[in-house]
Amino acid sequence: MKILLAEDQAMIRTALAGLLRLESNYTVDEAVDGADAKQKLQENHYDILLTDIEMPHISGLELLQWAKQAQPHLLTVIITTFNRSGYIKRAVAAGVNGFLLKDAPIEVLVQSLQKIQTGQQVISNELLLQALDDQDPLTEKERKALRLAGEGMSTAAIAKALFIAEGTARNYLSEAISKLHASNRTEAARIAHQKGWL
Amino acid sequence: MKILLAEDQAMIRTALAGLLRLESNYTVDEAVDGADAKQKLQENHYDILLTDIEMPHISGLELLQWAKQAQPHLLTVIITTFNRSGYIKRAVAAGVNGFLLKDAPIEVLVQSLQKIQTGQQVISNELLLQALDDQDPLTEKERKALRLAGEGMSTAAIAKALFIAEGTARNYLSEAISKLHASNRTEAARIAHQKGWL
DNA sequence: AATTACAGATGACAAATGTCACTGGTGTTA
DNA sequence: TAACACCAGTGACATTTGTCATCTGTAATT
Repeated sequence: MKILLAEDQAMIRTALAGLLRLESNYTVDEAVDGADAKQKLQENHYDILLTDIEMPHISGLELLQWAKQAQPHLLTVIITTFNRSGYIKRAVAAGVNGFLLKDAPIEVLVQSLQKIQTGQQVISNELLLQALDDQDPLTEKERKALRLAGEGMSTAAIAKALFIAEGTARNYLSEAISKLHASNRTEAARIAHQKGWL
Repeated sequence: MKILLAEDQAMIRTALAGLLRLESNYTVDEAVDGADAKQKLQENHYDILLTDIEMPHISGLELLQWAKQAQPHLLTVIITTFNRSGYIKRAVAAGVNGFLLKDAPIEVLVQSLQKIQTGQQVISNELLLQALDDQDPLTEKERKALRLAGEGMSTAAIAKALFIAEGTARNYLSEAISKLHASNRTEAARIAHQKGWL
């Protein structure tokens, strides 16, 4: 059984890989980011892809989406620090087999990998609960405007980028602020990002 | 030789501890956050404290400051994801013996621990370089105002909290924005936080 | 003693931001 | 087919935010 572990922080990657090799009889290869993982997946055969979400070049979610359509039989598991309901929805939509938080001991990871190999889908309960009550209330336009605002762009710049009047851009942001119970555009962007909606 | 490892993310903590036990002959105890670490330090004798920075309850920096004055002979090492120059300055000021990034393989950690035990101070070169040219330009008042602004407080609320006029609060923020080459208070807060100045 | 430098503090003013009422379009429901 | 609930889009208006000139006190430099 061959696992590919994609994680950008070297200390965490080497520690996880080292311990996985000891506590199981998987062969574990390491990828330093999403792009590296993609390349290794194309060059070799793996049974399981174990990936972080926030990585440089290609994010874990993008990697997952690509991998699932390129190699449908590959089992995919996300391990992440971020329990953002938006992430889990996108991952499930892409057909992920497991979604675990780093906030669990390594034994849980090993157990979960075994369950996943029997065909079960293993998703952290905390995450499932969160995903339930947290519905993204933003429209597509509001989301786009908010994303740009979160990057520090001015109303004028946002309006230009989205081909709308300044008033419209301000209105989208106002709606987003209201829907997210924020008190300004930046707080709204922070909340939405934290939920994984941007 | 006894090590106390303080790290809040269970998977990373157990992985690091497990591998440290294997790759060295240290005895490794685990603490789930700063408060837990403080308690364990008071109850047992340790030779080395290995701690993350961003943890709930008590941050690694606070823990470090407390530990260094309570137990001067304790060797202290910070391992963190965040290469923020502000952090390293405070840690060095508190007399830290080592400051390493998680962005390095586990072997480096083990080697560094050995060097530290011989009395050397081991600090990641990248970090030292960064810390040189990045001077915190903010005054105490500006920092306070910016911190509150970063939490989403309005000018009026900030003025009230700091016992100054609204105009003054706005002025501090304006100064901070200018000094940090930001274009609004939130961007300024983000930059300052990212540097470890808040 | 005069000069300089700089943090603290303030209010006037200009610019950016947020809110609101309104129009038009589309799809759903009674 | 009304009535309704939306989302997209707009401009007028009020509020908030950012900038600037200015004054005060203190500490370092000449």
